[in-house]
Amino acid sequence: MEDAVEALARKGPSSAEIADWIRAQIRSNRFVPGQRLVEVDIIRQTGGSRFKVREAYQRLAADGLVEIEEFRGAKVRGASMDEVRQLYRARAALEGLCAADFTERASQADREHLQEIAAAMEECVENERPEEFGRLNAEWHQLLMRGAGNLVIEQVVKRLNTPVHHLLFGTFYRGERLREAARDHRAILAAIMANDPAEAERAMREHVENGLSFLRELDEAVHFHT
Amino acid sequence: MEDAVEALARKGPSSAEIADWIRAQIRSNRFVPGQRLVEVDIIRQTGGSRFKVREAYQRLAADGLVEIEEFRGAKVRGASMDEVRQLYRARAALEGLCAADFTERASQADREHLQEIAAAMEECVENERPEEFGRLNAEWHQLLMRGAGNLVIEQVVKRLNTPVHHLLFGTFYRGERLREAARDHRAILAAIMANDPAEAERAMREHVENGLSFLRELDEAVHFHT
DNA sequence: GATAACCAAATTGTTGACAATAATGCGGGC
DNA sequence: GCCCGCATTATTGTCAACAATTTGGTTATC
Repeated sequence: MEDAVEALARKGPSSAEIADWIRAQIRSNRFVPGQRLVEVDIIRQTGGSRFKVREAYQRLAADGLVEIEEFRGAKVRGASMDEVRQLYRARAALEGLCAADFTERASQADREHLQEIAAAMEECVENERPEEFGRLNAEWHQLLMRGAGNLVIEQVVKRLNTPVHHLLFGTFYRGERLREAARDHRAILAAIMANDPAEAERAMREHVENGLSFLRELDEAVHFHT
Repeated sequence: MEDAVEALARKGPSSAEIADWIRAQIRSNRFVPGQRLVEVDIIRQTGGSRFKVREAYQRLAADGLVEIEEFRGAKVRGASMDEVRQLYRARAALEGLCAADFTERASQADREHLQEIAAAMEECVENERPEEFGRLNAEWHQLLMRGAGNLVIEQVVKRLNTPVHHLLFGTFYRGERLREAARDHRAILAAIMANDPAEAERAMREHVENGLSFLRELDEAVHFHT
């Protein structure tokens, strides 16, 4: 929000800023799958020109977040459960590899930092603070990919996550799931500290697969797919 | 080229067609890394309007193929050797997983098709037809990902490959490299037919890593990075 | 001869108006 | 009462003109 206000103050948001704004709306569930993004509305709400809004649409379309149809504009794309499965499978492979690479390549500072964040997350479990847990979790996974020396994977994973981000924030991190995730993290961390790349990879894959299983259970309760 | 002509006949190319045209230029090395994409030139060569050209730029920028700078337009982005390494590492993880999933999930028809393409590639090695080998190779890898039931990975890999595509077409598939690649494919195929997902994954990873090693050797001869 | 200020050309950013198409509401006929 | 066709409205697609900025060269000055 800060960025948007600041941008408005100086001249008007750039197409990238508009795209980010729309992303934020989707994440916070204010734009739901299937909803049409009417250009005039976006212009009113962001203060950007029509040209910039349409540039933003193109970027979002390339990211797979919206669909553009001729003469029908852009609408928010929803992910089916099968797509979520494919997506988590990809994440498992990529983050698994990063866990292995981290074990072999990461600096001592990164290793310690990883431990610190994990410790903070354990506290969140005890004190029942799911929103902070979610924030730290994102930071933890990011540090792992960066420490593995692979920015490309980091960006790919970021993109992969966007379509299901709102699910995570809404219902993912609460109750028993926190404890499970923390347990998984302990296993991954132990393998890394023991300099066992293969085991780190295996544990990370299991961790991501567990996340998918949890989403599946959620899906059976509430049907969020379009 | 057919598409472009056809499009011109009816009205003018869409932004997606312009983007594809630029992609083709980059792949065929007619546009090289660092080169500026002047809007007027693109308009002249494609027949598209300025608006569509700029929409195309946004898509390409989201794909990481071009960089857009304020008041300086779009220019072709080049990949450093380290980025190529990260990229191949990601491919190794993703395609490795697909090899395992293919082993467990693919239909009998897909398995047979995979064998057919591999056989055709072997012939290309014998008869020294590198360009057809390259085409079949792309088809082979694509079939493997699709048969694994993962379109998401297929699209991610397609995007990952684009920045180094022109390298592959220019110098990659020739001479000894063809024989190596064919040998790798045999190993992967054998594991799949033996219903050994773990070995299929391992062999596929090795195959991709071999590709990276070959690119490294190439890099030491000619410095293509910007 | 080198350097800095400046001007002109080239290029991109922005806006508004107009055309083409889809969505909507209305009225008539059955 | 319901459905089909038509007109109206809303929305997107396209383009051309204008503004802002960079770039390259030129000239004056030291």
